[in-house]
Amino acid sequence: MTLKLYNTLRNRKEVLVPLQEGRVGLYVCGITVYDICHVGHARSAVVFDVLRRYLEYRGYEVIYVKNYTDVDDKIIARANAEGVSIYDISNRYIAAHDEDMSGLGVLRPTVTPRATEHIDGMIRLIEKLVERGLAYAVNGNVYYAVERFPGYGKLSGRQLEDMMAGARIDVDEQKNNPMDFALWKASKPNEPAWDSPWGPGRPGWHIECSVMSQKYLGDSFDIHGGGEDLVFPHHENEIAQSEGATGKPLANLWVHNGFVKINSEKMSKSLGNVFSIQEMLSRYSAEAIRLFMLQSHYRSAVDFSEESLSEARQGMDRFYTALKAISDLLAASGGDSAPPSPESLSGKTAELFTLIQSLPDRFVEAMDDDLNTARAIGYLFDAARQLNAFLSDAKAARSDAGRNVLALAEKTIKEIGYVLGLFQEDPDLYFQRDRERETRKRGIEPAEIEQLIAERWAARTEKNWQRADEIRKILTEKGIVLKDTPTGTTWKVA
RNA sequence: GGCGGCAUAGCCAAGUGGUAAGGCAGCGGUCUGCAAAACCGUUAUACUCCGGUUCAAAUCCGGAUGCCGCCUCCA
Repeated sequence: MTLKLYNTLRNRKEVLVPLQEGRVGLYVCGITVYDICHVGHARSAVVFDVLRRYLEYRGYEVIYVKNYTDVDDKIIARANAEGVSIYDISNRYIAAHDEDMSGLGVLRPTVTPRATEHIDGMIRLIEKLVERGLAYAVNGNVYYAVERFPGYGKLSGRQLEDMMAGARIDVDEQKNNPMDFALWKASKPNEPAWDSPWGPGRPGWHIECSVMSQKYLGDSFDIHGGGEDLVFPHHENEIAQSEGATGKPLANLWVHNGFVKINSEKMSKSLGNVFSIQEMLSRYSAEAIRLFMLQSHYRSAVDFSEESLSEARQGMDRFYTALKAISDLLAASGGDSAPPSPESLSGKTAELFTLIQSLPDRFVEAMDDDLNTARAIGYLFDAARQLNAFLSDAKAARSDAGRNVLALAEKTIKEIGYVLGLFQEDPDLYFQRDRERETRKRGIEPAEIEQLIAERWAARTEKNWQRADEIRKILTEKGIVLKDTPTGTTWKVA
């Protein structure tokens, strides 16, 4: 079985054939660090985090490069507005970004280079493009001559003529062709500048990625990723720069994730519906957010809303309920579990074993098909249901064979979950945090709840059902759901 | 104006030629003092519409309608 990914370059799914056996080079365009990250950044980060984790799960060594763009108009504007240097701005938002990522359970890429650390490389690459006749300097600026690069438009599937026809382009007398883009910009006053053969200036937006991908992954590498909005012009221009200089294909597979919408609207500053990762994480668990995103295919648009996130929370609740039931049973019944021996199993236990044993294969089958996480999660829900069914038969579940199969199930689900970044928390801790988050969100005072529950428990022991039901009603109205067990009453927010 | 995508039950969402995964919500039941959770059953004669290809289409082709994205900074 082999992993197929949808390749934007050829508009079809293609098999990943690593350039070097056993190793995959992955480059993803990171963020411009001028503001805190929003849920759109989160989606891209989670998608490629899962790709990286899955490749590693399949045994590849992955070199994952994700850059920070730390010099650009918006950063400069912000630095000038605050009267600080661009590094003050970029350092601040890189720190915020890193915190958001770890909050989302996104693993650190192998290399996280910054554009400003690669200015020399950019200058060398630009010189090479000038030498090759693909770029020209005018008044301290250097532009890429797009019509000189035969493949221009191949990624986004456009013709140069079409683009020029309806494009809204600033008239720039300095450019030979309106579609030409800046490789190097002459610095204006109050802008950071680096010395170059064309005078003091700063790099254009696209050149950094060509330089950094080459430096860490070579002239050609396996997968280049980013949000779908980067297809044009950013990735198209990267191809023009890199392939123009090396004459070799930049990346074999171009992978792009779909957009995030908010309440069915495009997320944009003008609509005022930009949700930050920080805000999202204060309202929902990282795993619920990941589950929500991964229940849709990575290339389709995903619609954030209170309702959809809350459904994902219910979904996580379901998984952790099953996981908790397993770990509780294993802990209570004591003793170590051993790997099940299939020939000794029968009936329900054997059926469950077969199902659990096939789970990794089905997971791989789904993931190999262009990272079909939605299908994979479907299999996991299915497994959760079967596990709960099995657990409801206490005798079977507590037998040695049953415990062994349950232990295997727990291990398998966590291993698969790791690839998706799910099920990595202790169930009790998960529910505790969920309760803290939800009570905070709704302004509920936990102590007050606990007191009412204690009062109800007392009423129940006296078989004062009327009072017990009264209290239940009060709590239900507050959105609190009670669960009576032989040892006490637990609660959660609905 | 150019390029591209999507349209599956109340909602979300897989499925890419052989007869509709999964989740949420709902309904009936088991369990429970009552509940909750869990489980069992149930919920699309059917995949926007109209044609076509085929023994067979949600799946392929043509057309229509509707939404959306990109072409300008953007994950």
